[in-house]
Amino acid sequence: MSKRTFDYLDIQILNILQENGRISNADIARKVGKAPSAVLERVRKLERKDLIQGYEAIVNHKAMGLALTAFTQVYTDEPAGSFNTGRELAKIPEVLEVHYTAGQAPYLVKVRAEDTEALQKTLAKFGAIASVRDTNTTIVLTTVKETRGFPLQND
Amino acid sequence: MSKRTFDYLDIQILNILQENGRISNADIARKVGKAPSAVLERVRKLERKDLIQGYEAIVNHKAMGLALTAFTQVYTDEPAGSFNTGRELAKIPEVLEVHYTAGQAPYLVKVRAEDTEALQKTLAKFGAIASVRDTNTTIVLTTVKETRGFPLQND
DNA sequence: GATGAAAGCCAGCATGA
DNA sequence: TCATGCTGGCTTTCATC
Repeated sequence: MSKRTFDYLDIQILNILQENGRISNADIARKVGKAPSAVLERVRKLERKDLIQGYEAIVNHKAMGLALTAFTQVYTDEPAGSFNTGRELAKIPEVLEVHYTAGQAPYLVKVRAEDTEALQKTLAKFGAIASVRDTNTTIVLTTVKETRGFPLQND
Repeated sequence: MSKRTFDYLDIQILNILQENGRISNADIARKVGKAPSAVLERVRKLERKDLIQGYEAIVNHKAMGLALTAFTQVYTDEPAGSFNTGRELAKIPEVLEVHYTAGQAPYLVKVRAEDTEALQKTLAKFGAIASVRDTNTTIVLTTVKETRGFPLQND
């Protein structure tokens, strides 16, 4: 199974949009050497097939007063295979990521807050979830790299 | 110190662009009830002040064959305060994030790979960095939430 | 800072290959 | 799946407030 549903042109377009999500369709067309209408059709198809899940501005969180990043391991009383705790954690806006892992702690959570005081309040929200047994937080001192993108290749 | 360099209108614009990075300037103007030219000036200024650091398409990495996410703790022989190891780690394309932390392991690294075999190759690259003493990897089974954005408020 | 007018440019669609 | 041509709407600049 699993026939490739995308070709080299798609990968080119994805890489361009991954680097600059606000580039005009006409500019993409110039870069890949195709007519704008053809490129637009590709982009729409990539969106429809959910290969492109959206576009977002990268906001400088430090400048916005969100200086603190932390990773919290969350231990639960939940039976394996249930993600209820994860869904509850995901509802908290300061929680950027929730991963269910194969490690010691079932959940690894990425949190962003104003300062340690705000972080404390967020961790209190974790504790308010009934199935949460314990948490273990690692504070980030410096972030060296933080991307979402990955230079895609044609295999 | 620290006079606010942005107002409520800026926060509105940032939230809109954080949610939909490809919305047209005219649509932002309609949403905030201002003239397009005024909004464009704001956006340009936010970009110049580096409050907006860029725009990116959110690519479905699973559909692109990058099914595996992992978090690796990296132990080093490096003196505290030096980020050379972090910079080396950041150069590896499969490494999405590098955080220097206050935890037991100096670095926490987020990795994305095709499969366990590809992950192994990436971890081998970590080992090739002279100052890396040891690594400890946690495999992600399911990602419940993965955002970058944060609903900004007017304090 | 914000506005409105004006020029050029782009998105989006229809059509044809 | 791509290219061409078209139209309405958009982006962007600038004089003005």
